[in-house]
Amino acid sequence: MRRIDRTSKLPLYHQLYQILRSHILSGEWQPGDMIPPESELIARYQVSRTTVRQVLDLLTNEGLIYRQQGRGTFVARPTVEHTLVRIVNFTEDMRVRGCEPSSRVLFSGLVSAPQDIAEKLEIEPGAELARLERLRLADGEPMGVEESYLVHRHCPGILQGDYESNSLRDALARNYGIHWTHAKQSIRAVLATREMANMLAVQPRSALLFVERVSYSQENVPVEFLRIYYRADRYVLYNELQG
Amino acid sequence: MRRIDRTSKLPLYHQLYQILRSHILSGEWQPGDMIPPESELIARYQVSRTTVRQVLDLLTNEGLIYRQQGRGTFVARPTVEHTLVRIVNFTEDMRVRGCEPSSRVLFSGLVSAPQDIAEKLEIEPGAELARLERLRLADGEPMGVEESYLVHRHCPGILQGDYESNSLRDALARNYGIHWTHAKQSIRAVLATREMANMLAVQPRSALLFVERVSYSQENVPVEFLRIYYRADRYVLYNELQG
DNA sequence: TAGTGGTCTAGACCACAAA
DNA sequence: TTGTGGTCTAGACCACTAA
Repeated sequence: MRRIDRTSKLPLYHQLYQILRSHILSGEWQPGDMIPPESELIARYQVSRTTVRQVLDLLTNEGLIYRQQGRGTFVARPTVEHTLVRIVNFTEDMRVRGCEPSSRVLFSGLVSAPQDIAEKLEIEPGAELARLERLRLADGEPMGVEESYLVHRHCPGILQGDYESNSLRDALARNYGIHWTHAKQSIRAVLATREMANMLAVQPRSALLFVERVSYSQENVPVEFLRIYYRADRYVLYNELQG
Repeated sequence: MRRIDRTSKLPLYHQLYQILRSHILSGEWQPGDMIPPESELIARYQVSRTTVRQVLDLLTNEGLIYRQQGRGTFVARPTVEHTLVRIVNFTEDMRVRGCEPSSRVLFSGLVSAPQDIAEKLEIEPGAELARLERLRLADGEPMGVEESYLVHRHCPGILQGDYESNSLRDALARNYGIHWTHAKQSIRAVLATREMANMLAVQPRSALLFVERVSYSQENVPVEFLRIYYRADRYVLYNELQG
């Protein structure tokens, strides 16, 4: 069990946030499980109730837990709405949608950064990028095509891995200590080109949902640029708005 | 200046939230303005710092304010990212995008609820709906077509208004006390039908971004079902994701 | 140096759920 | 009745910004 380091410069609430969050994301605490009540978190980590509640507020806003007055605090079930709040794996996304995900690598190699991508990644044009293109399937049927561009100097040799069965995100975390802190994305409707239609097994000029995303690692460094073309007949985004 | 009612059953933080929020949404406090420091809010409303900060946290999460340590707390400029967080007027949305909005009413009348809409609005099929269809323009060019279905028994006579120049949302608030608390929406890519293409001045089978939304009023009552078809060549959604 | 927000504590009372 | 989360207080010290 990780503990809180009182000599650390990191705020207590931030440390506790990391601890509780990792219990949830690692699956140690399962969806529906009640997490320890505030009183126990106070005793276990020797912090005040205010600090505990600050952390629980953060996790609630993130959608990872929910509270019920009189009953307790519980690990939330992932939902499709999370796709527009947290950075979600294709694998996780499909599971939430009740589909069995799989992947086929279409391209894997080093390329030099074109102007537009260089700008988004805040690097010089021509810099070395690792490009990974994958067909994403759900229940064996094409769901989308995903092109990933990684700033190679941050993760040299990343393309050695097998990304049909493994997660790029896990590899970045394990081997390079790269963790996404946040990402910016855009969402558009586009028409399928002939090639795209072929890959996705739809008619040319079908409607596709097109997502572009720049993901940032620890120190606000853009590391990945992602383009995903989703079959519009299979993929819908959901979210909730505030009043 | 609105004050806090200590005899009210509403929590203090909730009352203060409404007060500060209305100062911002009404435009009384302009984007970039510094809002009163915590110390002054404490003195003015006679609440503790914890309560004040709870409110400022809410407004920060909502994206309405931002804080800078040592400097103060400021009203945030609306951004395009807000479209996927708060319920945003077409007018407000276009202004943020640097466009001049206008509207043309295409249809206005009472209809009986078809099965699918009745389900979303949690009413019986055949119930009376006010249907308002508007062409939305930006800088004089078509941007989208918006179909609004309101449960008529909650806002009888709503269609008397002039919704080329006025906001439906304002009319609902002013005349029926209906305020949106939250909404659920879905986002798809679709192809333009011939009629839709005509209205939007694009080619048939162009790509459109299609948003469906159910908006809920005070007591979690669904009141409006909305369908918006946006020209994909003009309309893009943006948002930020957490790590 | 003064004023701002950031973090943290200890303690109180209330509302709700379940036994 | 007990245990849970919801609301609220008063007060402390720190970190950052600007004058």
